[in-house]
Amino acid sequence: MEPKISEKAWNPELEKKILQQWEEEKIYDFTPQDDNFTIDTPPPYPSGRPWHIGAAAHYSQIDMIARTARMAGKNVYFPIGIDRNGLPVELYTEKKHKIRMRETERGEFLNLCRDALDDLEAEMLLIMKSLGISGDFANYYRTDSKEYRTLTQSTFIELWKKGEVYLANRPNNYDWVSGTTIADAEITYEDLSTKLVYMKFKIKDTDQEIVIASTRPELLCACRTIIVNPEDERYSQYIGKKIIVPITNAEVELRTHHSAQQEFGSGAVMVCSYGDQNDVALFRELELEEIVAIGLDGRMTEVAGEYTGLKPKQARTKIIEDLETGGLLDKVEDIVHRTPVSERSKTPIEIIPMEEYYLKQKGAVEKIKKLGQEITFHPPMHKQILMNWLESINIDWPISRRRYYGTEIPIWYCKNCSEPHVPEPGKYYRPWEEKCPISNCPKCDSTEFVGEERTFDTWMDSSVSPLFISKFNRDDEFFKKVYPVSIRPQAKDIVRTWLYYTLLRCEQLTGKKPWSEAWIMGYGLDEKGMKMSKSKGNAIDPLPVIEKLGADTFRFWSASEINHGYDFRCNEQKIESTKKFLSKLWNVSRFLSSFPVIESGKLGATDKWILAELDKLVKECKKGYEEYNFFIPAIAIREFTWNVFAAHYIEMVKARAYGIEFSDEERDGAIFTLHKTLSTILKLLAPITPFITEHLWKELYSKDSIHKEKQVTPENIEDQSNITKEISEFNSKVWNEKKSQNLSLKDSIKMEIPESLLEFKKDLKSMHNLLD
RNA sequence: GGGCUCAUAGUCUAGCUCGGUUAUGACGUCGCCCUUACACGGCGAAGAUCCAGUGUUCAAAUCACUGUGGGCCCA
Repeated sequence: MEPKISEKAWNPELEKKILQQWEEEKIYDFTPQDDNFTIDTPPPYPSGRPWHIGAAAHYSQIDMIARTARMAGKNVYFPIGIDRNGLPVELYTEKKHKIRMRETERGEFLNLCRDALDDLEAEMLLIMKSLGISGDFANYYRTDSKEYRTLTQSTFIELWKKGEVYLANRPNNYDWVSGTTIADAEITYEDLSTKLVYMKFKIKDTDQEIVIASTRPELLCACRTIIVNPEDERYSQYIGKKIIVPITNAEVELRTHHSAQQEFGSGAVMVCSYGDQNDVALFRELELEEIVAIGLDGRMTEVAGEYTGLKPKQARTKIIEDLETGGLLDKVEDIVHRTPVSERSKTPIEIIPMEEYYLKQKGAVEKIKKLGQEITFHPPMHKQILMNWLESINIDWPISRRRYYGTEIPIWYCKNCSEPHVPEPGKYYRPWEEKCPISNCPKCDSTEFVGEERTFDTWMDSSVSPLFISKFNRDDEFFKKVYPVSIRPQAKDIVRTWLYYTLLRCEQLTGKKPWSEAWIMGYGLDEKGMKMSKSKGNAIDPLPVIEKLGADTFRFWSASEINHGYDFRCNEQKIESTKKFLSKLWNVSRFLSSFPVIESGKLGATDKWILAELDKLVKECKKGYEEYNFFIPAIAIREFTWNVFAAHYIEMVKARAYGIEFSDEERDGAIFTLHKTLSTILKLLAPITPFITEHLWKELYSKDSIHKEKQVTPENIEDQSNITKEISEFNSKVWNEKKSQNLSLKDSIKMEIPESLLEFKKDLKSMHNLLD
């Protein structure tokens, strides 16, 4: 009998044809019904090649969620978005065109960014499609579109009107060379040599003194407290005492804090506003009032007394001299210090307070905790990340950024009285280039306005994704059907940002939770277990891998290697070896394609046994799919298909299926069971490897797509796994015996069949050519 | 400094919730074999003091405590 499938292996080239078919047949189209399964898909940021292999794995798995839900009979809405706001594209554009953002006309710069994004986006969509993502590509959205930015601005305006937004000063990173604030993401650390200055501080009303070491003596005038480690016995007698700061003669209190390291310097630390990020944290935690020692011009302010107007470095030199003259200097050491520097100018950053907009969040913490409790996390352990974060929130959310490529903050200020004016929601505003929508200031009647130039933190945009996809404020009927959406899949490292901010914003705007389930994935690590990143240079580009091996191989690797929720290592060789399983599946199918598909047959003991094992597999897969943990079905299916079905069952019934020395009825029992088992395997595997299962399904079982099928449900057949063990032990015994006698596998041999396997005697005899 | 998390053969991984098996499977390695689905295959072999220590127990990879090392997040 010639097999219907003739090729000896799965050819990944077929994936392209299948993709085309799916597109033509529109099998993943969505029409809203009363009950929908909506995925709050993370919009990827098109950051250019190489794309992150961990991200490719992540999106493959999100697609498995969609396919699992579809096969469970749900009406799946799987929107696709592209995140296009923020810093990366600005840096990319500056590099690409060798320009500086602030030295380029804003409109022109934005156009360059947009063009860059368009190119990167096209490539990204192509990769996503070729991965087999069954999303709604025809209606993909962009976070920098007019509609999206209108939503971001409208939600801001609503919150502004509710009094949830305010202006405040907070410390910011400042780069003197490029003259701008910079984001934490733009800071790198370099080991720079500097002087560690040991200064003498007097204890008030005594003649005792303590020595304090600092690399920033010029900030003495901004010193607010001295800290020592609570376990440091050298200072225990001084706790709570007043200390006189040298030069300024200000009085500060000595207190304990665990962040003071006994081994560094003298063990006592002066806390100034702001030497480094640690100072910022301490000021916040100890609720100290800041002293601004360095101004926006990069020079010492008037609080520095005689050092006013000097640059910090000059002030440092002079102050060391003065300390020495005054006998207040103990010693100076040359040290190497890990210093935060601007990624681009390579100069040390300063931390200075600047005025920014804040969104209130401290008061919402309890409500968000409650919402968090109502949401099911997959895996449950990652709920803790959110809860820990909520515990540690102690400031409101700074939402303004001094950047260009983002959603503009919709505010105009009266030129005369500075009163801010926020326009009506529902439109997209660009205050930096547009006229104020009102003609007269309601407060002072002036007719001149200045537009706000700042943009929002990009999380202001991303945090309303569930509202955008459910057409909040755009289509009430649609919104009612779709919101709250069903599931938020996302990576572990942005629970504190994306997940939390979404909860906060959606609660503030709708009073409801945005989704009922959150699905959290770990990150992709390199072969040595380090997080992959472009800057480390250890990122693997998924595209060549997918092109070479096919999306299904990649997807099966992702499912079988990534235990859900845990970090995973990426190894090209491992991905490649996954292909073997698809080959196995292909060849099993090829073998079965020589037999007709029949509806029934007389089942023998062997057939009943494999169907019991198959039912066990269905149960196991169901368990995994219900948790959206694809590791469970992937491992179970591979194990069953390869080591039970192919290795033992097929070998046992081969002769029977060919009808050699068996009745037609017995033969049909085998053929029926073979097909029933394979078709079940294909359906179970369809969410994980949609291409090969689609191809084999159509070759063997149906003209219609496997992705329109309902998932198989367990029949609760009694477990027979003890028999599996005995069969495989017996088969091994025969194979070993033949080997030791130097016999070929087809040679006959005399072996005793154990009593427990007598039911299988006829099949075993024909399999091994056993003599009576 | 705080938090989360992990630790099982050269590599990856199951088992740990609820203690008792010869510690699972895969990749890789080695040996034999073209047996009419598959050499991208089959069969077999070697390879692990289950991170360390202490405790509980008749019995610990599994439970408890302490420590060490890695990773990530936050500061």
